[in-house]
Amino acid sequence: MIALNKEQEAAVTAPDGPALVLAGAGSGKTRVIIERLAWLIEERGIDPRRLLALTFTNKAANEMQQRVAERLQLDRVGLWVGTFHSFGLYVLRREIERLGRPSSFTIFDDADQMSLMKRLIQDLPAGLEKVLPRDALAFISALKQRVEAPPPDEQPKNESERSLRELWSRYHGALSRARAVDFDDLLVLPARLFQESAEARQKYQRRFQYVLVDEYQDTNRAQYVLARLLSEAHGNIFAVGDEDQSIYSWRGADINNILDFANDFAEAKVYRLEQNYRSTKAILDAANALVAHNANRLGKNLWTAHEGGARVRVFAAQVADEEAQFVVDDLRQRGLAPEQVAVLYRTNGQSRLFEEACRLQGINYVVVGGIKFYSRKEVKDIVAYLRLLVNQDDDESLRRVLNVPPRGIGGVTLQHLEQYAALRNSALFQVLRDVETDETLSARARQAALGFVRLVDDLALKARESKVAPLVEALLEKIGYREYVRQSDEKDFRSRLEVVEEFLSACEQHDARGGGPLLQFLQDMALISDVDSLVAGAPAVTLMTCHSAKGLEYDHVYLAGLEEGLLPFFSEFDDDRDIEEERRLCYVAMTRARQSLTLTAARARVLYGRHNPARQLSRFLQEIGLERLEIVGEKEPKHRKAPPEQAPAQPIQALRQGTRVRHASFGPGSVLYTSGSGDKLRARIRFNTGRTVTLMVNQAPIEILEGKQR
DNA sequence: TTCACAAAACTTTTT
DNA sequence: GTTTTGTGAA
Repeated sequence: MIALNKEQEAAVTAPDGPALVLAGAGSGKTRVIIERLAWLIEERGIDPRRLLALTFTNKAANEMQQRVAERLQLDRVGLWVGTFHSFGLYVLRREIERLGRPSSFTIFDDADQMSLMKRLIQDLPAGLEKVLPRDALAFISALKQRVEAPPPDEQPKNESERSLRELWSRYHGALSRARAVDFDDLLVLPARLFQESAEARQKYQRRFQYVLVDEYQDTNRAQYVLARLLSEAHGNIFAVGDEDQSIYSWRGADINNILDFANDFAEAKVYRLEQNYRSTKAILDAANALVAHNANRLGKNLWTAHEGGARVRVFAAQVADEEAQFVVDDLRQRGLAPEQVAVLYRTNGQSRLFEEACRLQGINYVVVGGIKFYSRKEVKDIVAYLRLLVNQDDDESLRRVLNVPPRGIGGVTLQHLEQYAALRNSALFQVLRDVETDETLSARARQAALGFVRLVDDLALKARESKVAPLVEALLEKIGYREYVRQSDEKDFRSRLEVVEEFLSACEQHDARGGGPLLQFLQDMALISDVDSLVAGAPAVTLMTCHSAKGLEYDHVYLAGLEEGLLPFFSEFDDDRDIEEERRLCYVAMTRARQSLTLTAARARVLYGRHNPARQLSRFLQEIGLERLEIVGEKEPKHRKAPPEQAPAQPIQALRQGTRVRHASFGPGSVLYTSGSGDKLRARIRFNTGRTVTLMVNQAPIEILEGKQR
């Protein structure tokens, strides 16, 4: 085992009080946390149960727990390692009644939130604008992650804000009636609890005398408040992170948490880990050169003792299929072991072409993420039944399964029931119970409803004494679920049945582990994600998004889709994409590579069913610097420059990124990017007024301002 | 009520 | 390109 370097050693043995470890990519960050925990236990004699380590993924948490145990040569260490969300759940399970909420509750995932929100928007009284469900949820989530609520006294600025405010209160009303919390609540409610109840706060402050936070650059306000309050009494907060790897601002992560740490926690010690143990110099130089273009960073000088290494390669394909083919051909030609190869891309949709290419060439592959196991229809159906068993106020789940498999309770009957529920302000299931006496419903519907109530009651009874797996088996049996799956999808039913069996085996594992009653099974399951189940070392190429790749490393990395619009990502719908975050994301992806890194792009690809010719190579290639890149393949990438011999037929087509233009009514502006060609050439232009508009170049009244290119 | 089909809408990253 | 929503017939 290699000894710790000086900086690592200093961080590991940092004295009590706040400490920030700025850990560059591949600088042994996880190792420092492990050693710190071991050091506290062994050298400082701290009871492991007084230590709390918070991570962002279950995978990171499990790995940490395991490595600490190995390091101390113990089976069980007894320290608390988990994600922020699982910690929040742990606290809420014990303390939620202090907030005046019922002790058993359901966790709504994003699909639940979405269907609830859609319905709330439909039910909005006339006169209130029908906003998009996605926007409404984003509004609510953004506020909650900052531990805020809409200011009560302020008048809404416009129509849609009136709707959003109304939806805020209806949404929370619905959650509370359903005895449910959402993901954000798992952070916000504990934060509020610690703010409001000194007793609760002190209890956890005493329990956890040392708080360690991994990936600190990705904390949002709520997570910051939690960490802050927990460490307030003793000041022992040990935060590890890298501002250059902050890639979750869209989820509320606030890079300022790490940028301001030293001011924020008085007398904080700051340690910098700048030696990279992962990548070759060639790879590191390229990544450093890229991220150096960011202004919003603390800055660091990442270096490596691995001199040399092959230059980073670039391949620009004519079309996206060719890009995928190149990658798979190339990794085969080089004779790379599949398990040491990762193909990274910006969007999940890009995986398809690589999957096809792998299948064609007979290369094993695993796709991480994408359509998640837990969001498969079959799993969601079964889970909805189970949730209904423990919480009959959960209308979302009831709605999902009321007529699955079809039992004769269709839309008309459901509407009828909903009216009653609204009238009595009670849960749907209660209405269903009283259906016997409801003369206005058809006999058939009444019979069906009665049967459903009986089914749920029977199973709920069984749920109390039975373990999870036999309960699920009984459920499947009673509702004839396997038969339903078999009949509903002729060509795909085998894989769907496999999903059902896989879910059953997950239940069995829970039981075997002594995982506790149904309620706990459901709550734990709500926090599991798919990267967690990624098995390292399987003989297969790994395909995943750049986001999923964070924290992982591979000998050989292919980073695909280095095109304007894809990496950096932007679309015609959003103007203000944070280019620095895109750059950080590209940096994260590049620094996953140990020995070789290959960047690829396509000059044409089909996006959302639309053919997309003449795509431009990513500006990031130029920022890395062409001298650090080796261009492979015969087609030489020309960066955002029209070939001189191909003089544009119409001068207007000389438009390209950065071109200054003047619009008859919008005034001066500059081109962000173009798409399409010929008559259909479109340009996204940001005008000096701040407005950003997409225009048909040949129709819009614009002129090029000569000699003013940026 | 259910099923089949056509039209329309929607496209990032995820605990 | 996929998924959701709407329509009409049985």
